[in-house]
Amino acid sequence: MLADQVEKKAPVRRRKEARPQELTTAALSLFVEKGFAATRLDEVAARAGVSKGTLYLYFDSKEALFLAVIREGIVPIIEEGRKLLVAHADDPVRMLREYLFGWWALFGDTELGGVPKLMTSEAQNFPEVAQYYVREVILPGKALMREVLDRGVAKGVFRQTDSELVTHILMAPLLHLALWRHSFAVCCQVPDMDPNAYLESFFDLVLKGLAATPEGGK
Amino acid sequence: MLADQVEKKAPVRRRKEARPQELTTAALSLFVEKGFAATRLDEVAARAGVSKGTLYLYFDSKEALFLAVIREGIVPIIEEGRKLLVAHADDPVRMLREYLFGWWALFGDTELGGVPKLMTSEAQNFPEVAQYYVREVILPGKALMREVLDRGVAKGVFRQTDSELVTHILMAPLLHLALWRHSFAVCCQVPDMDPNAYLESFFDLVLKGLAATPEGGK
DNA sequence: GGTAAATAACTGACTGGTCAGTTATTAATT
DNA sequence: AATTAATAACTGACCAGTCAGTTATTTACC
Repeated sequence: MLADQVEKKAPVRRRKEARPQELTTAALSLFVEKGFAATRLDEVAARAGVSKGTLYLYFDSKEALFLAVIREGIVPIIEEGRKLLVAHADDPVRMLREYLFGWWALFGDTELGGVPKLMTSEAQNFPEVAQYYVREVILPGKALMREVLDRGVAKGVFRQTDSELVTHILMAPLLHLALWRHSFAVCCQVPDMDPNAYLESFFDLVLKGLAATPEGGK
Repeated sequence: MLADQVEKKAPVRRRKEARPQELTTAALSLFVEKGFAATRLDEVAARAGVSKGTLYLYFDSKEALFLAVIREGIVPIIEEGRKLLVAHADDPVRMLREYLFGWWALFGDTELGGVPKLMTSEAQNFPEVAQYYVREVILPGKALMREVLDRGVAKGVFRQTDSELVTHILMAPLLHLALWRHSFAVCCQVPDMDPNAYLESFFDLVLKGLAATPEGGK
């Protein structure tokens, strides 16, 4: 007769523990790709292999999912970055280099690299998520950069600058690289830019720009 | 006997010529503020003082309105910027300074300053608009920056660099300033950043970073 | 100059489709 | 059998785009 042992469709797996991360992972890539507003929750659920109803078992609303994407995805990275940096605490130039290239390797060159675009786009529409992001991601990231600068000044390697402004300025080319890759680079046939060469040029420029004047000393 | 000279309600003004610009102006500020997807055409029309039906007399679709916003708003600025720069063609340092501060005054510190955020957010959803933007705005803007750099190298004021990469890097802090102002600065109580001081710091950093080595000469 | 016909600008109610969020039901697990 | 996970059909609000009808302005004619 009909082969009963052949399953018509895959049995529904129940995995309460794994679901939230599966859903935030799916949501992250869709949010980054299409923007928050243009992403449908049906699609997020489908990509995670469940139905939309299931999504609502784990998240109260689309905005709650958004917040979870940021929280689960990024916040852990910050701590990881800090650990990498303190390994070179004695050498500010090396530290700066590690910051730039580590940021790219650990964050920019990842699925997470789309988050700056996402957050910039939606900050005004979702102030609470934006505030969380500023508090948990932007401010710690800037504080870390500031530490690099201060350490360099203390060692007489970098000249004195307004570190509040300079941290902002130094983050900009990193963010720009990530934004570019997730916007114009995708849809326009632009002469592609090698991230490594970009970062080398940037590092070179900044190093000379920050260098303590050789003759003047500290 | 009733006072005829008193108009009960404002008569509908019919101004075929002025409408498109009224509509693109209204659309620009709403797109920048809320994003393209979250902006309703009813609202755009209302802000321009007409009904939605009228909007469709002038633009075929929401996307066509988007394209018009970019075209009418930005493209004229580019030419204006170029004119300002050639006035200092003999002095590359001055030229660089004018580029940075002119960019801010003419573009960043304007309603148009929200366009980079808008375009970055929507580039993937509207590739045709993005391509237009790259062709008419980004590439000319970069070419202009490149001219500044090349002139500086020719005069022995700047050292030789990979100008393709460096133009990108130098645009980043400008764009970052504009993006910041239209995203996190609005919704999070962040310690506000003085654009002028930011640009001065940036100019100072770049100038030292690009300077031809004093002893080595050109 | 006054009136009527023609045209151009504008309106707002309507439609069809979309999608966040809900719920009644089914399936798996204990 | 009871409980929990998951589903799929459903609802209602929303909104881009349409169009039949209205109002202002111009043109034609007396």
